[in-house]
Amino acid sequence: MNKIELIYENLYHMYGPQGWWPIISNENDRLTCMYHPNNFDIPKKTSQLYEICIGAILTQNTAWRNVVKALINLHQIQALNPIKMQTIDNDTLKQAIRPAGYFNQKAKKIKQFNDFYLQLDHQVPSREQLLCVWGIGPETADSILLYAYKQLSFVVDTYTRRIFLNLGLIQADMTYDEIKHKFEKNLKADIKIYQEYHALIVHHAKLYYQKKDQYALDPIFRNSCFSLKESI
DNA sequence: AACCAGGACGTGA
DNA sequence: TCACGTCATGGT
Repeated sequence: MNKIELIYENLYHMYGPQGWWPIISNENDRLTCMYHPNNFDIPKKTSQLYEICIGAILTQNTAWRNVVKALINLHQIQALNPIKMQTIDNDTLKQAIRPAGYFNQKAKKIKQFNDFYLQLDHQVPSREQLLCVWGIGPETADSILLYAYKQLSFVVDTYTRRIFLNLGLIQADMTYDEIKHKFEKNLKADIKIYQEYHALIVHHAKLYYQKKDQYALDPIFRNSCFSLKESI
């Protein structure tokens, strides 16, 4: 087993399945965003697929709890629907997504993505197509591909950089695509592993990679700092 | 009360 | 290419 796989096994053993991407659901007469660690048949409906896409845009550089507020607002006005989204005016959209921050930019991004989405007509988009949409960068594109369309595309975020730089498995000057390729090269071609790995990275980073002085406390780092780094 | 969140874009060098 | 400023609300 290579180191990338080994770390995945460690994380999975520590935290268990994460059940990304969280989906809006009715929990005892109250709207919330739910993870689904025991159900890999999501998105089940195209409405959920669409919701994941919008959530991926809203969560750009934003805490997920604030995205949930925005998603629920959108749900309340029936706007989590590409046809309705097309007709909704910008001010209403901005007001709904306000809690997620950057509402001027994100409203534009959502509108642009919505045009693209309708034009797709239920086909699976390519990564190149997604990257052509204004407001969709590499991470958002990969999140949409992996979690909405279940395509084998590894997601790299700032947490991934922090953790694996600290573990000595990547270099600071590596590009997004280089890091992405390193993970894809070392992992089994398995959607579940790709989905869980990124989610586990985010969860782990929230515990040990918020501040620099925490990095050394990472149990994976503590266990491996004498073995992993030396054998690169 | 600064600081940062599951980034992306525009600009100037 | 690339480093840097900008976008904005809500937690600690």
